Amino acid sequence: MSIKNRPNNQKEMSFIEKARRAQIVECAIETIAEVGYTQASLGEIAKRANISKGVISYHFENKEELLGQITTEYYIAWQSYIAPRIEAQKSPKEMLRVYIESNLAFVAENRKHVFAVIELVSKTITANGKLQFAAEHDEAVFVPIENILTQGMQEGVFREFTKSSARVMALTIRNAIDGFTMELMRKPHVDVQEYTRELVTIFDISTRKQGVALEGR
Amino acid sequence: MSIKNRPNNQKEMSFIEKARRAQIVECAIETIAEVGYTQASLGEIAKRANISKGVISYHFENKEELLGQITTEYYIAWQSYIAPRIEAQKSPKEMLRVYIESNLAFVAENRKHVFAVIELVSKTITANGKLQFAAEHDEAVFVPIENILTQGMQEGVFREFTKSSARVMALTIRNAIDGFTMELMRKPHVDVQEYTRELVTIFDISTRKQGVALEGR
Amino acid sequence: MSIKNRPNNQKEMSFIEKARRAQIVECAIETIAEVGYTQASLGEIAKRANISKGVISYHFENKEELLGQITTEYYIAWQSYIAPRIEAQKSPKEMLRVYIESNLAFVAENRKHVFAVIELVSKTITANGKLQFAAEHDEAVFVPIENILTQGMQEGVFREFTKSSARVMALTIRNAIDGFTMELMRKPHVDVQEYTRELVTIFDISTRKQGVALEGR
Amino acid sequence: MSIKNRPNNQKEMSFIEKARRAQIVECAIETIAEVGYTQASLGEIAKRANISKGVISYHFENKEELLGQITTEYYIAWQSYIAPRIEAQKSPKEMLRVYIESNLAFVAENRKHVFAVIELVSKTITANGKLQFAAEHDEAVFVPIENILTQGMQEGVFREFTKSSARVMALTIRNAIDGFTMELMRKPHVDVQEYTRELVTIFDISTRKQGVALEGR
DNA sequence: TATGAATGAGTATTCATTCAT
DNA sequence: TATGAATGAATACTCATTCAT
Repeated sequence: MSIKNRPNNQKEMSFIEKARRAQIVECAIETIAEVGYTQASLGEIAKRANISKGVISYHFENKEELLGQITTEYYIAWQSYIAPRIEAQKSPKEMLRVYIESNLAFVAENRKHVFAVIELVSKTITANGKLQFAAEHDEAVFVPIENILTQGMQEGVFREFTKSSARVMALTIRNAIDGFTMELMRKPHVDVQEYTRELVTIFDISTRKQGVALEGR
Repeated sequence: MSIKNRPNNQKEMSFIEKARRAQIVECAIETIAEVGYTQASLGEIAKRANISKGVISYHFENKEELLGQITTEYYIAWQSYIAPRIEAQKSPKEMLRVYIESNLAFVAENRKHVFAVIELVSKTITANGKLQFAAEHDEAVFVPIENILTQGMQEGVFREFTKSSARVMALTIRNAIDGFTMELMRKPHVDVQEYTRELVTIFDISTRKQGVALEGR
Repeated sequence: MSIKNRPNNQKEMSFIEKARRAQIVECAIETIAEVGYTQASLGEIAKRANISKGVISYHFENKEELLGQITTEYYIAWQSYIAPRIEAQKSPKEMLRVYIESNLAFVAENRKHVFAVIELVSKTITANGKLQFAAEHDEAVFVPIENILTQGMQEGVFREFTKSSARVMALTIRNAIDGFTMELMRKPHVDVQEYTRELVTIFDISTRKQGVALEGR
Repeated sequence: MSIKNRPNNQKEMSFIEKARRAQIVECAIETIAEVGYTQASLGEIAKRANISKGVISYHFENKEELLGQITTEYYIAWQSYIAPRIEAQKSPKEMLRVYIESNLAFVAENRKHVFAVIELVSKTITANGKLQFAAEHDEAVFVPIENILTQGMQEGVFREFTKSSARVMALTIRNAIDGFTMELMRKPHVDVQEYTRELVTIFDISTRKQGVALEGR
């Protein structure tokens, strides 16, 4: 029976099968990261993996499933990396710092994967001809920041945010992080530590309650 | 003789020729904005322009030239819009505010064009198989902000920035602006005025010299 | 503008366009007749037409449209051939004779086309995985015979038919005609005239009102 | 050693081996009957049989052998069913009646198998690119009817048939039977008994010696 | 200038077949 | 015996580009 038709493919998937899929996904990531989404044909991916095109079709229902796997794995890895680090913090201020720090660290440690996902997401936007953002994932990404902002505001350490100004702040933080990825692509040797420090500073300052902030100095 | 083979096509280009190219470029922008880069084939563009595919090939060396034109025109329009508004300001603080305000206004007024360029840039990144950002343009974009930051620092109204921390700040501002475009795509009815106000606040606070800032309040 | 997207392609189709389509359809018919439906790939058809595969895609939306054209043209040609010949007859007996005669003549004169359609219809049966006969066409084919039978019965020259026995007779006549096509494929030099005479005899006898029939002898 | 390479595989075939092949053939029949020849890939057949694709390749030289088995088994089953029933009759008239009756009964009782064979035959016609009917089988099919007709003619109960008019009659009877199968596919609930009665009537009338026939009434 | 027509390389996908385990 | 894995040829279709008119 073909893998594709298995009812419960998650559980029935053999070790070898998982490994093969993982290898192909890995190769797809590298291919996209190196030649871009548009050039990343199944043929190109297969060539780089030193396998025949058919192998990919054997292990994945279609191209969409393969690419979907990249995104899914990314979000899982990202969440597993970020969440515990934030939860280990006590104050919102620290949480925000760690959010930024761990995101940049994650990006720096998974450059290719992150870049591949950025490519994928940017193409998915208009996949079927109509603007259709990967809304679930996308919006899920903002939740942790918005939570941190809300909490910090309630505890009185952050300045006041309305619902929509909180969203702008959340978006701006996310954009800063995603933008860092692009900068990393342009300049692979950028000083990650310093970039991190600067971002932390920027958003520490701009979220801080003004009076309190001064006292802290 | 085809236009393509003319030695000096820039200068010899007739009025009609220019108009035709402009029309095609306009159509290409709309097509990309509506159906996305991947679906924006020459055939699709031609269909929307009610012309034959051959016409595009006649007026443009190849697809790359057509798409390049979109980007080029965009930067020119952007610069013509932004530059005078900034230059009309006296203080760096005002310049930064106006930079953000005029950028968001420009984006809001030229949604399709801006979105098309974003689509293009994201695809151009790996056009030839190697990462190749539209470096000239891209870097040029940061110059005005970096100039503002430097000036503000020298005048003592902004906090201290090293060369690299100034770049991080410049990037973060740009990313916030580009991110606004994406938000505008996701939620076309977002309150532009409010978003603008929030961004101005965020970057006003985070660039401000701490002591001075308080006095200003 | 591509032909495919024209709203009213029937009318706007140029002479050259029509000719090209006709040529391709002709070639497709020959290909199917010679190598069978399964082997009749677009590539094979193109090869026999001495054109590139792309030409077919240019003139036809997809393979389905091309093959559909074969069937459609066939039914039109068939009807144009059969109908006037039947209508020229006065008695149902003559109409039945002419129906058989003209069908066999039509088949003999359009062997390839008829065989191609038989191939196509037999494949269409299970096109989407479920039994789905080309019902409209198929059922339409029985109508003229059923009409003749009914008329002959009402005039008292044919024996009595219930609704379902009339259908069986109609089907049997059609099957005899389609079976002749197969025989023609197996034995291209079969004596058409004789075959026709025999079929006419068989169905003349088997529809005839028994008493009346004898008088006629 | 693979079965395929065994010199005398017919005789050496074990019981288990036979059973396995039978099971696969059975499954192939159902698959073809349900999804049609074109969709009946080895993968599909294997899936329905709950075995791996490789098993089929292990037990059958290639797809052709598997499909050939379907046809062969069909003819054997058909012959075993029809022959004794005809032989049990005394008069040609009865033999003809029983031939039609038993054929329709056989079809009705083995719908899937019969339909699968029809699908196969229609595709096999042009299997290698050239028209190649399953001639042996096919021609063998006409023999019993031709024998009946000859006998009936010699006994003076059937009208006169030349060699070729006998063939037309034989073909027409076969076509009527095969056509019934198609009707059964289109309308599974068709009244088999009634259809049978009608066909018997039609061919009783059309073979009958005219004078004799009347007397019989 | 503009067009319709044609091209051919490239895309994802399917599938019969092979083979090591 | 049976299997999962792999292969590579074949298929329909897309599209940037060329070219004669």
